[in-house]
Amino acid sequence: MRTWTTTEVTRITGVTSRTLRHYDAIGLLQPVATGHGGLRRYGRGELLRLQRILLLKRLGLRLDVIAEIVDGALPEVDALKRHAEQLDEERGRLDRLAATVAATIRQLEGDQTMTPETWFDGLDAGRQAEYEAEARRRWGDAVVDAGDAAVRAMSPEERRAIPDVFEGFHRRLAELRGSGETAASGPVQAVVAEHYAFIAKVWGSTPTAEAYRGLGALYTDDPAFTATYDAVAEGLAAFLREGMDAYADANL
Amino acid sequence: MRTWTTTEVTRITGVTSRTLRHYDAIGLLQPVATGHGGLRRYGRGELLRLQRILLLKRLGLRLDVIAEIVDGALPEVDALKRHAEQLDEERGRLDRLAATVAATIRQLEGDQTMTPETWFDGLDAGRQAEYEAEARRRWGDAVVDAGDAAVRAMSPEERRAIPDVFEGFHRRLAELRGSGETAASGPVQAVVAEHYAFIAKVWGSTPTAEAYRGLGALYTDDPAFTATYDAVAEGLAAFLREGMDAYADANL
DNA sequence: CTTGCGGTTGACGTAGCGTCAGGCCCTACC
DNA sequence: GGTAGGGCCTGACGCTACGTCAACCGCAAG
Repeated sequence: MRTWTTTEVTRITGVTSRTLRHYDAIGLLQPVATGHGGLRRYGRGELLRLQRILLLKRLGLRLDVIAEIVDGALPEVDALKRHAEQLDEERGRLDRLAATVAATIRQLEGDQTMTPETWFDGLDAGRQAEYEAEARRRWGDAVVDAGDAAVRAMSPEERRAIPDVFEGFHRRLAELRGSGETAASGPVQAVVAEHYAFIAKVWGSTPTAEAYRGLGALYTDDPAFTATYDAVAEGLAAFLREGMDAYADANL
Repeated sequence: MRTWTTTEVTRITGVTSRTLRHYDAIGLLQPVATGHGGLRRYGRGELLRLQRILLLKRLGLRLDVIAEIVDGALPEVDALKRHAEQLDEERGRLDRLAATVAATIRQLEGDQTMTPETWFDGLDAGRQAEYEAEARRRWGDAVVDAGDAAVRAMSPEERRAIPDVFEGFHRRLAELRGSGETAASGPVQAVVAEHYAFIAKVWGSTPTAEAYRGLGALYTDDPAFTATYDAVAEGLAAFLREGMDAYADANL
């Protein structure tokens, strides 16, 4: 029976000799014999096995899975079906990723009317895009779209001032907390009332008690927000949430 | 200024301490100071930098690119646009892959009417699915669809016999070649004539000289085919092609 | 005898950490 | 004063599928 050397196999199949030696090392494809000086020689069966291996590799399967298949330990159809599922998952992931990246680019390019960036003020642009989906889950499309429209209706100057307004809230709340005020105290509740009014403005509608509480919960529950607030002042997220809860209890 | 320990940062941001040490090691995020016993301490600026890093990481950027961005060496928008392109490429790749895998599964499950598997007899099922696109490029949709219809119109027994017919051609050609016949010699041309007729049958139409020559060229030019034929007999692909060219010259 | 080709066996590098193993420092408890 | 425990540290290996040297060997041609 005719055999082929490494170089011949590389010319025939297009794989490198390094790959052949790798497959030998991991036991995926062993030469039919190794002669004088360790030279590998492959037979017809090995060529055919290599064909199958390369086919499955081009389908994106991992080498250990391929080994199971060509050794007959795993039915090919089953493996491919599982692989197809994984591919679908990966496609979905990439789709979502691409959408988020596109939204981030739009925001960075200053198209401020595209998404209601004020919803998650305190987070940088890209993060806001990411959280728009979260917002739609939490409060529904109608609320988010209304907020979008409301911000869009503002003048450019008003829009640009939004982050500063939030920053003002945060600063004042941090000061009050530093001077010993509780979240339910009068001065703090006054700031929270302003906060509520401003949220209503950028949302385009007055949040229900539940929605407002949900926003507060987001501040403390999501590490991204907590971190942002904690960078301003330690424990500010929890403090603000407490104030929002108290405000909702008393006024909504 | 307040600083945070490793554990605090992990609680705030959700990253593991191992990740923080890794970022330190590669210079992506260094602690503001390392005190008694090498303990890392992070300041407000580091927290904010980490926020940006994590955001960009969730967008799928690589750490070295992220480093360039947060260090100001690379404009964020530019990097994201390039990243978006890469994502698109990757999505296209995955889409094609998923389609090929799906086609392979269909063939393995015995739905032989789905694709004209005889077009690339000698290649295994998955490979045929892969080459259908190549066939449509080479010969056009009409030809491929006609072949599909022709095979579909055969009886199941006829269909199952197709690979054996090709195998017979290959065996006889290898024998003739082994006994010294040239590709243009009478006995070889007789087999090629049968080959042509059989191709015409599975194609559903008589191939033009150009199409038949193209098929022969595919046998020798594509390493996948060459390998398959060479596994039957060395140089068989070139021999068959030569015979097909001679046949086209003389008869088409 | 030298050169060159074709092949060999290590061994490191890749991305981004997870996961031990082993050790140090500080605090609380007995 | 000894010890247990918690929190943190520094290596170092593992994962995927090879690419890419480096060093070496056998055989044939010049």
